[in-house]
Amino acid sequence: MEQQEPQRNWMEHLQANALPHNAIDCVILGYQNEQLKVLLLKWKFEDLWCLPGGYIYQTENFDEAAHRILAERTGLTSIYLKQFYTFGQLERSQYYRPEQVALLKKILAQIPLEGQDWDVDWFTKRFVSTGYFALVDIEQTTAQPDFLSERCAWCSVEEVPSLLADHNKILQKALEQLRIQLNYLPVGISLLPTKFTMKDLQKLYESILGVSLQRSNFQRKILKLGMLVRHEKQMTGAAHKAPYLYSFDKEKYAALVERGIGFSF
Amino acid sequence: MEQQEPQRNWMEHLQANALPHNAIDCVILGYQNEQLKVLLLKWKFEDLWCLPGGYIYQTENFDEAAHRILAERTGLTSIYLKQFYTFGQLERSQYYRPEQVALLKKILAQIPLEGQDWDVDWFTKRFVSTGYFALVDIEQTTAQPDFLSERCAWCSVEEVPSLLADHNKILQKALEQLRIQLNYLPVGISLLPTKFTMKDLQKLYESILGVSLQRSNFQRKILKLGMLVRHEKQMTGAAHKAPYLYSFDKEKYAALVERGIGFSF
DNA sequence: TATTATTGTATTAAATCGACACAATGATAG
DNA sequence: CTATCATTGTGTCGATTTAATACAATAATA
Repeated sequence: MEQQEPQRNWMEHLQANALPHNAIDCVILGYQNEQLKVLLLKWKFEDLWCLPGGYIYQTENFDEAAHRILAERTGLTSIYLKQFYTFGQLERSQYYRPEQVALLKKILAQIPLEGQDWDVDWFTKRFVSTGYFALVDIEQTTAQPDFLSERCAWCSVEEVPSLLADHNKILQKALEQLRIQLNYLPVGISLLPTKFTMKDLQKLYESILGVSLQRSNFQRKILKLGMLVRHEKQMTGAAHKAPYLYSFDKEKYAALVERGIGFSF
Repeated sequence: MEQQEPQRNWMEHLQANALPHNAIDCVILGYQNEQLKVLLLKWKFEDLWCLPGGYIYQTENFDEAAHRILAERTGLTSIYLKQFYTFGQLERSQYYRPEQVALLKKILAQIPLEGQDWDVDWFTKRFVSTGYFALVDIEQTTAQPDFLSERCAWCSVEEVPSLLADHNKILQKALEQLRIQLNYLPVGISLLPTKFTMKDLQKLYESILGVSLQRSNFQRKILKLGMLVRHEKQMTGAAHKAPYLYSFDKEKYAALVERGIGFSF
């Protein structure tokens, strides 16, 4: 996939069609190497990372806008997205302090925009941001940065650097909501590959909940829910017994998530 | 408490100071006669009910705005308020269809505004609404309608009439979030009077969860959490054994809610 | 004093829990 | 080929919890 080019009159288009004062930021979560990871974008020309975000058109629902923004900025489509919180604090605009504005100007000046100039003032107005989180299978997705970004990177949520503006707070709120609503979210089926081991599933729950769980008891409880299908063994090449692979019975899983999975680890 | 009067230049003040396109709606929940109730406002001159709502000033945090709006429109202050969802759908503006606009005009024309005229256009722009829910002790509060409203009423959530715009959807989403996040919310201490019976508490949980629970088991589980203090018996005047009164140990309750009360009814 | 409805607590079998044990396995090293 | 090793699947077992029910203890009324 090619990196996306800015359309002509991008800035004008934004000024004319975006709902003022409102924005969307996305916390894209994936799971890899027993770690919960978040997709970050790096601005061009500066060591500045942020969550993928964007603006809402006046003729667009928020949910649609979230999907479009995600597709435009990272190339990801058809993924599970859910709104989790709206950040309406004044302080969140404080990153537009003089030096921050200068930095923004400096970066934007280096990024060519077809047919017009950047309107820095437009970006430095007060914006209320609605947060969406997404759950994706990292192996099945390839994120591509847009013309504002140098690259995308999956970053362990334990090792996230200092991000633009209040994006660290947004991430933390997303993780909190993920924990609280865990039993009502399709985390397993969304974050894991189609086939996975019991250990994968356990480590996933452990990273989300931030606790360690008893192996044999976890297996007993999970299997009792009757939402897993057992497949062939996975020969890993490691010097020990090979684990079985499992997949989700989609209908049973969906029914459980709908009612809230009755875990009590 | 007197019904509040509109300040001079109310409309101008709004036009000049409100963040455009953004609004807040509040779902105020209380508990009375074994029923979960919501506080509704009735517009003057028409049989039109709605949730208390309002606009956010450009210099104001969303949380502050929610408290102010609630105080202005119902007189309620110092209550537990929590954001639960932002409604950004285009369809929510569909209630500004021609006949709805006419109705709005008709109502507003009958409500005197000091020093200026109503700007109906201002109200019919696209608005994104952020929902807050509140949990209050009905007995300890007296809601007073503002100058736009004829009266406030506590209405059982089972018997809510058709409300303005998408307010029924907002209410339903609030109730859903209340259920999902139940273990992380101070529902007991916020909705019940200081002293209450075990039956009160059980019926409260039953109305929120929409299920009926086993009496003796409920009592056992709740007491085991160690967050209740037992007081004297309550002589109700009824022809049967009098129940004990209980209150919450605030600190233990807060600690449990913080971590998520481990119920599994 | 008997009746009545509700409440506090006990009982009991079944289910579940946490913690641990242990054999089975798949590679590797000797 | 055998020993070793780390990990996995499953079993065990006492303690705890659960659901369902039973029943005595009220507080008013008849």
